[in-house]
Amino acid sequence: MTAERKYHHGNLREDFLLAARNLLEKEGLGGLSLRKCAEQVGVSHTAPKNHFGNMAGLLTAIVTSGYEELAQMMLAEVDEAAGRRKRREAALVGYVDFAERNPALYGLMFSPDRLVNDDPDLMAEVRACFLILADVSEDLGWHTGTIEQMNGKGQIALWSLVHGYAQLLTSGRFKKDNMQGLSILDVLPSISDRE
Amino acid sequence: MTAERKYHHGNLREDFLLAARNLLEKEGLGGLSLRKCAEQVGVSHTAPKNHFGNMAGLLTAIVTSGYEELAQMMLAEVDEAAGRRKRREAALVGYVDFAERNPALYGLMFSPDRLVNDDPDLMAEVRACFLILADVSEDLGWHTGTIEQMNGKGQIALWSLVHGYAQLLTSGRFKKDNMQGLSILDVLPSISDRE
DNA sequence: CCATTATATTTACACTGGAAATATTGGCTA
DNA sequence: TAGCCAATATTTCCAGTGTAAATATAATGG
Repeated sequence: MTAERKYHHGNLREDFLLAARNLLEKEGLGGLSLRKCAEQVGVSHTAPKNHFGNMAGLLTAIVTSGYEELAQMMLAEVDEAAGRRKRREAALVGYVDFAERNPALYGLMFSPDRLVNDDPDLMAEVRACFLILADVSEDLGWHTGTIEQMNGKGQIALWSLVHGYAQLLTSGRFKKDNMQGLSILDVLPSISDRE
Repeated sequence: MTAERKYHHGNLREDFLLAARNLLEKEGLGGLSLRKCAEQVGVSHTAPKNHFGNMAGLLTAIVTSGYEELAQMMLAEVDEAAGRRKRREAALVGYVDFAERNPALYGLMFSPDRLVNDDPDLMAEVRACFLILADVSEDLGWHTGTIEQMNGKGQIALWSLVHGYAQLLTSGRFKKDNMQGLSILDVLPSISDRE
């Protein structure tokens, strides 16, 4: 029941993206290559050129889908939480969850070296994530600024805190052994409830 | 007055590290290669094997020197500041300064994919940075925990905030145009002074 | 049905990190 | 001082990488 190999793959872009993401998470960014993905999908190693242009284009597409998924995971948690404040805090749990489930991808999402940073789709998805976080910061009562320009102090502070926490966790700078039972919500009030 | 090319370089490890760091910051992580560094230093491309083992070893050495320098920059700012709280806050300014001056290196410092994470020297330098931040968090009055295990809530929160701010800034997620006149110190109290 | 366009392949190339064998040197010991 | 040994560096070779150019195949729309 193996799919017959036709000259035209038919769904190469999506399949290639999927294979690339799997390989990225399994072998890390260094282990990801166009040729490996191509072989796995059953296609020549230059086939992805039509869909992604080059390696940076592929990585940008992966990352874009990452931001999309990150937004979904934040909103998913929100939908299941009751109460205004609880719901907002839940978004942060979704954020960290995403990073923990996709550590390599999450790192790549903040590696402008490898990406086409002015890609419109990418910029749109980044913005979508920021807007969700802006909502959260507002509901937390943190000082806010101009959302449009992404320069509100409270928003900047919140994204900084959550991103820093997520990356320090997934990059091994925080030892998981010492963090058991601790979540982003535990570290959040430790700032605001200062004495 | 060009240095004569002897069979034994004499100071290869340090010179190679320097060349690698320059290349890293100039062309990004993707543009860094053993061969380019070797040529620049005037040595065969396999010479670094004796000193670093492999690419991961080189990157680890670079990153280790990075953490060392990061600690220095935090302490340098501290020495020039008057007053206990001011001095502590100054460390944070030094932290962000380092990231802004070495964006590619700073990113690499949190990319475990590429590093030998159990390298003793690396672990020691990371720990040194954490201890400085732990001092700051204590002086800020944030809740602290066991420093030894790196699991204090206040310390985790502070490092998360500063790292997140630094990386979002240097990775282009915050637009510098919108951040003029804003510093880590402006975003810090926006959390603690919540209403 | 045909021509255009999108999609995929083949081939070739420059570049990469690493392994293995060899060469040179500096330093230690006898 | 003579000679050996370990450290350091070179040469050669290889598998693997991304990308460009020319070519082949198929799908689509007139």
